[in-house]
Amino acid sequence: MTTRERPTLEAVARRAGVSRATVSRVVNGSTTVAAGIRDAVNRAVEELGYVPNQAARSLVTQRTDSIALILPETTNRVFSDDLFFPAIIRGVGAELETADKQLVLMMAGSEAGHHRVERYAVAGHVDGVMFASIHGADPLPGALARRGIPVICSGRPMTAEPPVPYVDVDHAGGVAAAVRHLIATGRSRIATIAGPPDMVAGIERLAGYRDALAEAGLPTLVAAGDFTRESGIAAMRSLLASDPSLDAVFAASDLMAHGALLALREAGRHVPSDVAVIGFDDFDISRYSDPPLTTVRQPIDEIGRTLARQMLLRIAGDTTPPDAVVLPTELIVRDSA
Amino acid sequence: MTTRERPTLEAVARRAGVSRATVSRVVNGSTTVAAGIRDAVNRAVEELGYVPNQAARSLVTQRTDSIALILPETTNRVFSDDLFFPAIIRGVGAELETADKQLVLMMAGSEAGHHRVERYAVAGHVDGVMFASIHGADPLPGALARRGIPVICSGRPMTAEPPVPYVDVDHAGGVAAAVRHLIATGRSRIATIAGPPDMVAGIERLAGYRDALAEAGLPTLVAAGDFTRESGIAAMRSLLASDPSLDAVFAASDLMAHGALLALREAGRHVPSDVAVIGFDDFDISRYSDPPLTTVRQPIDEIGRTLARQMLLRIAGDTTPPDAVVLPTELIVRDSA
DNA sequence: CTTACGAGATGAACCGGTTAAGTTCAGGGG
DNA sequence: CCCCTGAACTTAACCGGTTCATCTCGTAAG
Repeated sequence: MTTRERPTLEAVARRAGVSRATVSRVVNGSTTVAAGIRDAVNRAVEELGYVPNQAARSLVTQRTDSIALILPETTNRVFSDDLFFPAIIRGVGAELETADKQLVLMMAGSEAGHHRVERYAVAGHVDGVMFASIHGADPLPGALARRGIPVICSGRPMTAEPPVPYVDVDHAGGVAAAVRHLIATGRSRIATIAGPPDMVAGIERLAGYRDALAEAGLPTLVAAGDFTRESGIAAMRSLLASDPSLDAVFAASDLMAHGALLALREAGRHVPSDVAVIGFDDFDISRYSDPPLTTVRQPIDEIGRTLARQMLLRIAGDTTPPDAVVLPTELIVRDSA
Repeated sequence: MTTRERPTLEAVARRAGVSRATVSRVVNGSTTVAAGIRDAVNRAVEELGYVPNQAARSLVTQRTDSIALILPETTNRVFSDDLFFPAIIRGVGAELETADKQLVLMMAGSEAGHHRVERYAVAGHVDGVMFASIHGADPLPGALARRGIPVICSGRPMTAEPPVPYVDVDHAGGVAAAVRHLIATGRSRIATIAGPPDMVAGIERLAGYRDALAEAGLPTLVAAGDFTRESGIAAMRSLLASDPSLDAVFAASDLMAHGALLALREAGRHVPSDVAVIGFDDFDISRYSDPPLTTVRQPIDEIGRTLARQMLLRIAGDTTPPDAVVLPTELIVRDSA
């Protein structure tokens, strides 16, 4: 049963009565092979169940046809309740599948994890490395790029030393639309629950909020969160404590917005009549929360697809693709604001 | 910048003034190397930024130190809203990380996908293959096992031709606990929203429901679902239509249970006073739904960890590990029942 | 003083493919 | 009839490591 000895190119060649080189050319679909020989080789391949050894092939071609996606969080945090990473993976996976490339997933939360990823990539295990969201000024993308490894990030990297290409969404535009919607519907004491200050998504959404309110001459009120539901609950409580008269809140993630809904209900405030709430992401939860959440939709799938497409271009080495792709966001109005 | 030419063993050897063989032994931590030489080699490695080429190494060692996790769904369905796969990935990832193995994620939804996975594994790209949930009588695990590739499944495979080792949870026990809880709290018209009939999780949870009710001499009422929230909504509506007097429902997943909550509210039924609801999974959503959901907790993280541990044992080839590991489930009582 | 021994380093044979250069041979032009 | 050409195949040199059989040399035993 355990067919441990895989047939090698040599075995196929012997069986078909030709040389290794010829078999190789047949297997790789070369044109200059006589039909008779080609058929004989293919028959031998079939009969022996031959599959080329990937290590041997990579050794000479210098390609592995697989691409890494780095989740720069600790393993435990990545998939807690957040649907961002799953959606990115889905988009990336779909796109790579059509290109017949393999997706290698790596968690690089710890310091050791960073090292592992670097060694792995430099060891030539993958043809390129994609980063799904970056914390702070992570040196890893730049380090890999300097090593000559194709790299692309989801979210603009905060370090610009070697410029690393990236895919991002129009955070500011989305937030501005949300805040303008709140103002247009008569809200004037508009608070925000911000994301982590070490992530571009957190920074830019907060900046967008500040800009939009400054433009309208309205005061700001900020509470800190980390994109999780728990942090949304806590932040909403603290906002209510510091300004009981607030009439709207923009949360930088749907999970935090959902937390805000829970905290508001707990405080006896009605949404949207007392307080309007807007989130960011357009996760499924926003459709099914009570009330359904008005939110800024970002096309996470499309981020993943774009990430993969840009990477494939880079690996093909054909052109010099754009260094940045920014996807649009869209305000989805439901009942909460 | 693009340091395209990676240093090779040869280069390190030359620089340190020793032979390739010696460098290899130092790099792999051999004992029989004089301290002086070892230091010299290490210095050379450091200075050149040498990292062993993985393809070359795999070619001779026949190991790749990476392990595949197959998600046997189409890419689009895998990460829609379901937190099962993310949790599995998290568990597997954590365990493999400590063993310094790499996780290779593959989606094998299509027929072509199946083929890709098989070729990939047989090509020696990975040391073993783990399956995260199986649909129907998927022949792939058996096929790989027959090829001599270590294989393990999450969820008992429905095909038993070559027996494939697996990790699963005690579906029947969990469901029985849920149904008994309903009966003990005075419910007598207990319906169920079942999972897909081509998955063991769907089959066994339904069987558990039937057995528990038969034991109590109570009638059954079954609606079909596919684990998604949408299907839960539809199933709940149809249950209410066929028996308006039902007073409890067990849903085979938390998402379907959540859907049931929405449909019940829509129908003006109060939970739990009119109808009790119990789910299965203990996703985050069950804590935050309205009302919070009583549910059967399955330790998904632990499934992932166990999957990885069993795989590592098998790869190490030390012992012959058990062919099946069944993890316990636990009834978590909240407000919905 | 010779011999045996073993720790430590080396040379070379792989691993299983790819591909540049070389060989063979049939057919066409001069 | 000879030479040239190009199609089709083979030979052999890599790719970059690992590992086993050898070799070297200092030291302890006889």
